[in-house]
Formats: sequence, C-alpha cells, structure tokens
Amino acid sequence: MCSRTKPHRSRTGRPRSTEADTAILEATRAALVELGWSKLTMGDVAGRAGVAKTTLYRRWANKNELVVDAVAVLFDELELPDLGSLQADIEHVVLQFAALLERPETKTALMAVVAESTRDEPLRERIRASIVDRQKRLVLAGRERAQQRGELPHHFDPVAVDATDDLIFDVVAGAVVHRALVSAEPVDAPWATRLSALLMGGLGAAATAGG
Amino acid sequence: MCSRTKPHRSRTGRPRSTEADTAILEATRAALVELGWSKLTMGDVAGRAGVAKTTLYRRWANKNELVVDAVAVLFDELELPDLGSLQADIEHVVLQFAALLERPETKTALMAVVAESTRDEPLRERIRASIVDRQKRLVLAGRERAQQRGELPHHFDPVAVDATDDLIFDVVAGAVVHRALVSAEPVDAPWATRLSALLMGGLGAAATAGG
Amino acid sequence: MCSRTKPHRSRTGRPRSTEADTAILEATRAALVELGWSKLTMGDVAGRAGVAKTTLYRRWANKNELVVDAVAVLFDELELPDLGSLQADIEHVVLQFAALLERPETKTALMAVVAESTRDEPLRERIRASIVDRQKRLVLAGRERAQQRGELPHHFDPVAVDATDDLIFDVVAGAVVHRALVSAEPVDAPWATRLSALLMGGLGAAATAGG
Amino acid sequence: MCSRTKPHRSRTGRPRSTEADTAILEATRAALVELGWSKLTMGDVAGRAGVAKTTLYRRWANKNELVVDAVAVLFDELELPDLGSLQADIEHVVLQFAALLERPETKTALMAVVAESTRDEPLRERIRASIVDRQKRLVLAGRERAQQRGELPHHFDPVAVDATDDLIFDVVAGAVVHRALVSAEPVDAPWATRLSALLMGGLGAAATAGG
DNA sequence: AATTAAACGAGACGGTACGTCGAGTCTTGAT
DNA sequence: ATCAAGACTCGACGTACCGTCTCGTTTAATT
Repeated sequence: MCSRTKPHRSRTGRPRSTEADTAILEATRAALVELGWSKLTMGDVAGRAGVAKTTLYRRWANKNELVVDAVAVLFDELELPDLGSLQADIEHVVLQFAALLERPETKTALMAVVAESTRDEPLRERIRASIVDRQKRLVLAGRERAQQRGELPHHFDPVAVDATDDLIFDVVAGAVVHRALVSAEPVDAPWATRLSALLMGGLGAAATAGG
Repeated sequence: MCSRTKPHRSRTGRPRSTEADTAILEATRAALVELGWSKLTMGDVAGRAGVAKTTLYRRWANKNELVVDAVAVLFDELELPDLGSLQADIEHVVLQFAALLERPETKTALMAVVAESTRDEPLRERIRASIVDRQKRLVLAGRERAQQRGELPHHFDPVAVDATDDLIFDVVAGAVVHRALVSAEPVDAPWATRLSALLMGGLGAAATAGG
Repeated sequence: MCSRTKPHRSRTGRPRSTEADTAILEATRAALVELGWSKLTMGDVAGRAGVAKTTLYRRWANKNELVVDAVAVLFDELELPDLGSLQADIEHVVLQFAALLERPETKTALMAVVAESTRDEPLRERIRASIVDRQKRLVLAGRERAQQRGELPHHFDPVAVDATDDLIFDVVAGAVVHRALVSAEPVDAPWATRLSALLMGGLGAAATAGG
Repeated sequence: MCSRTKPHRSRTGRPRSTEADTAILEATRAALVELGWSKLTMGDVAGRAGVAKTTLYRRWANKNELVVDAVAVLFDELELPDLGSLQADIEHVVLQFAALLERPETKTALMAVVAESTRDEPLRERIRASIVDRQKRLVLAGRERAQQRGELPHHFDPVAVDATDDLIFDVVAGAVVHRALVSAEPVDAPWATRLSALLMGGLGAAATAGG
C-alpha cells in the first residue's frame, strides 16, 4: 500500500524523503495520543516531525487521510495464531482488537474518521482498504481453519458463506467497539468468553438447522 | 430531561425563550441533514433558528453537546411492540434502529460525538443519559417479556442477567452500527433475520448449558 | 442643565431615583480613571453604580453622552479670581485648565468625545453646552476685567471683539490641550508664563496698531 | 519609515506582499472617509483591500496603529515654501494644516488616536514619530529662515530657542485643531491672518524685551 | 563537474469558524 | 412609571487552523 497521494514515478528531481514519511506518521500518532483527533492540527504534526506543512500536503490530501494512514499500520499487528479451537481463536482476536482500541491513538481516531467517512467517499474507501480489510481477513482465516478442523460444515453456497462471514465480522467488531467506546466498559477475558460463547452457540444452532 | 447547561432557578430577569430552544434544536437537525456534522457551524445553526449566536452559547457549551441534544430526541421513537416472539422482537428493534441510523442527521452525528466523547467525560455522560439509556431499556424490556413468555429461563442471579443484557445490547447495537457505518452495507430484513437467528441460537445454547 | 434625555414632567408613576443619577456619574468617572474611555463599558458602570443597565439608558442615549455629562461637572471648578493683571489672570486659567486635563478622567475622555463629535452633531452640541461654553465664559470675563482695568482698549466694534475672544480662546485652550496630550509635556508655571507673555505681547501690538 | 510592527529581517519564507501594504492603507483611508474612526472595522478594511483579516493583524497590532500609519502619509504634503516673510509663512502653514484637518479621514481619526494614546504609550510614540515630528520640523525651518532674514534675533541660548519653538508649535497646531474640531469654526484666511498677527506681535515683543 | 528538476523549510496568503464581548433593546416581576 | 435582573439581537473582535502559494535552498540523478 502506498501512502502517497500520487504514485509519482518520476525519475528526475530530488526524491521524497522516506525519513519524512515515517517521522510524519509517528508525529501524527504522538499528536493523537496527546491531543486527540479534534485538537490535532497539521501545523502541530509538521512541527513535531521537523517538517514543513507543505511536505505533509505533498503526501496526504487532508488531515483525515493522514490520520487513517497513521493509525492503519497499527492494525498490522492483528494476527490469528491457531489456538486449537474456534472459540479460543475468537476470544483471542476479540482481546487483540480490544487492546488495539484501548490505545489512545486509535480510540480517539477510529470513530472520528469513520464519522467523517459518512460524507467522504474517498475516505471511506481508504478506511476500507487500510483498516477494515485488515480485520476482515481474520474472520475468513478463522472460519476456514474451523472448517478444516471440522468445527464448521463445508458449505457449498459461497454466497451464504460470505454473508455469514460478514455477519460475524460486524457482530464481533461492532460489539467490541460498542462495548469499548459507547458503553465504556472494559473488554476483558470474561466478556470475551461470554461473547465467543454466544457466537459459538449461534453458529452451532445454525449449523444444526441449516447443515 | 433539561437541555440546558445549568438548571437556572433564577426568579428574576427575563426568562429564557422556550421557542428559541426548540427552534435551535430543529435548526441543528436541519443543518446536520444538509451539511453533516463536520461542516455544521454554530453561526449557521443560529442563522437558521433566527437566533443570535450568543443565545446558543448561553444554553450549550459547544457544538457536541448541542448535537447530542438535537439528536437525542429522535431516539424517543424507538419502542418495542410485542410481536409474539423474542426473535421477532429483536428483528423489529434492529430494523428500527437501522432506520434511525439511516437518517442523515444521525448517521453523520452519532459516530462523531462518540469519537469526541473519548476525550470529553461530560459529553460521554450526556450521551449515556440522552441516547444510550434510551436504547438499553429496549433490551431489558425485550428480555423480561421473553421470560414471561417462557422463551428464556428466569435466572435468579441478577449479576449474570445484567451481564447478558449488556452483552446483547453491545452486540445488537454494535453490529447494526458497524454494518451501517463501517461496512456501509444495508441493514435490511434478511440481515436482521440472520442476526436475530444467530442471537437466538446463542441464547438457546446458553440456556441449555446454564439453565 | 438637565442631564436627562427627556424632561419627563410626568406626574404619575414612580419617580426617578436621584441617588441613581449621582451614583451613575460617579461610577462613570471612577471607570474612566481605572479603564479609560475605550475600555469603559455601560455594564461596568451600571455594576459600579449598583444599578441596572436599563436605568442608564433611561437617562442617557448612549455612552458618549453619559461620559460628557460625567466629565462636564468637573469644569464647574474653573473660575477666574481677580489677580490684578491680565497676564496673571491668563497664567492662572492656563494652570487651572492644565490641572483639569491632568486628571485621568478628563485626559482620557475629552479628546475621545471630541473625536466622536466630528460625526455626531447632537454630541457636539452637548459638548458645546456642557464644556466649551463653561470655558469660554472665562475668556469673556477676563477680557472685560482687563478693559475695566484699562489694560485693553474699549472697542466699539462688537464683531471684532467677538473674533478676538474666539481667537484667544482657541489659542489658549488649544495650546494647553496640545501641549498636554499631543506633545505630552508638562504644562507648568514657566510654560504658562511664556504662553501668557506671548499673548500679552500679541494683544499689546494689536492694541497699538488697531487702537 | 517602516510601517510594519516588526523589522522582519527574515531571509526565509514567502516575503510579505507590498501590494497588500499599500492596498490596506488606502482601504483604511477610504473607510475613514466613509465610516469615520469609530465605525471603521478591521474586517471592513480587509474586505476593501481584498485581503484577509489575518494579513492586517500580521502587520498592525490594532486599529489605532493602522490608522496612524494610514493617516501619517498625508502629513508628508506639508511643506514650507519661502513666502518672503515670517507672517506669510505662518499663515500659509496654518492654512495648509487646516486643509489637512478638513479632510474627512484626518478630521475623524486624529483626535481619536490622540485620545487613545493617553493610555497607550507605544501608540503615543508612534504618533510622535509619524505625525508630530513631521509637523514640528516646519516650525524649526520657519524660525531658522526668519532668523536668516533678520526677522528674528540670533539667540545663543539653545534651550530658550527650543522652548520657544515648542511653544509656537503647540500654539499654532493647538489653535488650529481647537478651532477646527472643538469650536467647529472654519479656519479661513482671515482667521489665519489674525492668528499669525497675534504671534508676530508676541514674538516681536519678546525680541524687544529679551534681545 | 555541471545541469536539472523536484523536494524541502519557512512563512505569508485568503478564507472560514471560533468563542467572547459590548451596545443597546426587551421582558419579566416587584416596588 | 421606575427599578433590578437578565435574556435578547446584532456585529465586531482577535485567534486559530485550513489548505495554498511563493520564496530561496538542498539534493540526487542525469548529463
């Protein structure tokens, strides 16, 4: 994924500083931690990064796109180790995602850019590509692994499979976000267990009925 | 619920105009529809309401508090008619909530104020009192009705009951919000059916195991 | 001189508080001393006087008229004791006027209201009636006394006499104001002596030539 | 003379627009003519100059400093042609100064900034440097020329000479301003003749007595 | 080594909204 | 009718940030 506004494959002229890139993204995260999304300013980020404002705008069209890219990289840490059972995998991913949401830079930024994206189609697309897809692949991987283990039946209707993947994704991610940010309650191991148990029951019932 | 910042039990002086109150809240909703949360300005709202900017600031400390109050009243429409079964009740409330989220004034505002609330404790409290509690009572009502119908067992451990209420609330509300705003997919009847079926299965399995 | 906006000879209703009148004027002078003309506010004056803003506006049309009236009364102290010679009389009045101008309430207010009066005919009239005429009568008195002493000839052309009175008035008042406020130099006894000597010389030459 | 607040010896960054400088000063004078000092607003001036408000504030700290600079340039027109006699020179400068004071931009602005300067030392210094000194040099030039002509004696006490220069300056400038703005009477040729005759008489008497 | 062209820092620019403040008016209930 | 209190409209304030635009100055790849 290229963080720049344009690919810029020009062969001549001074090349862009890659140190500037990383310094800006780090400065953005630091500013998010200290100030939160709404108090973060481009001038402040530039100052922290030791860079001119122009250098920011040469790379990102506006504050929201910068913030998305600054936060997106954090989602790379999400992974799905094989813990032996679907329920264990779900619990693990729930706690991982919750830990990410507890970090001040994501807590303040994620909802804000999503809110902005309701009126900004390019931003929504960037969020989807940078963040949402990174999470969604965990659902796919977990489901496939569960099928291989025999915990879930091998469906032959790909549409139904996709629909269930989507549903599980919205339920898991939505529930964690809602618990963490709206209800403002801790997403801890007991809660993760209760959530995954609920899902396991629901999936089991569906498998029994529809399988 | 008092929309004002202070209780204002002053006996002397000119009383505050209640027409101004309602005109401002209506203007705020109109501005949300037209402009969205981030483009909405206090000056514009004042203009639409035919009111001076100072009159806004006399009542609300900032844009977020105003928006919360303007949107909160919409959540009064949420209700829980008895449709005969828990699954039907869940489906109905999901679609109702989704319809609310589809309205442009809530779609653009809700995530934004939640995002702001991560750095603003009074705002979080205001959201909880004005919006979240309004939704949560539906969960309680639905669960109690299901118990009366015999669809759910009468638990004698109130802590466990509360925990399950909270879980269901976060799952339902979170899933709907995530589907609508993050995945940007429609929350339609088939999806609502799939979600409620998942929950029924999960609750049934829990009842079988724990009852 | 009536300080009120309207004569108000109505016989019915609650009569206006005369204590309020004096309290307001005193508060205005106090505010002028502390804040100066441009920082003085009607609300502040009302607060100092223990009076509602309405009460101010019932008596004066605006800030400038209030300030003129508050300052005008100070000009009542100007008087012209007979010191035996025209030059001594002039010196005395110069120093008296300078002392008045040194007071912070007049220093900051006088030029300000004159400046405002260049675009406000009623204000100019009020200043003329309240302040300028109070000063001008000193010139007339001094000139008449000098004529009685024989220091100045008895002219029979009233137009020429008026013109000279006006000239002397503008020269004396203008020079003192300019020295005090523009040049920001002290108007002390030596300077007063030099000014009066200049005038005596000029009047004497005119008398010799024109007499 | 530099009209800016700071010397700005910065070598880097975009240089300030000199067109903006002149456009702002012109717009200020135009606004003074139309609105007068008290109705003049920074936003209006910015609009007239086709410039953002911030551009004004980058150069001038407040309205008064801006107005002083805008008006100061008009005082460059004052000059002292040799008319052959001291009295003629005085009459000429009086009428010149009066003509300047009659212009609406100076009439409304001059007293106002002087009034403000009684509470604002930097403003007073700015007025002195920009306006007062421009006028005062005319007095020096006129006195020196009169000495060369033999109309005034060559004094060897520089302190006395300075004191007389100052006195004459305060008398002439003060009388003109007072006549024009306080008495609100025309400063025409007859009045200028009477004033200069008075001064000639006074100076002559002093020369006779002190020489 | 000289040329070239883009990237760079600095900071001024036009614009828009902010939240505050003061002027002067109006609306209460009480005196 | 006046008073104190305080809400009202209006409009300006001075600040902050946005995103853009010059400037003069690097800096690497290409000649």
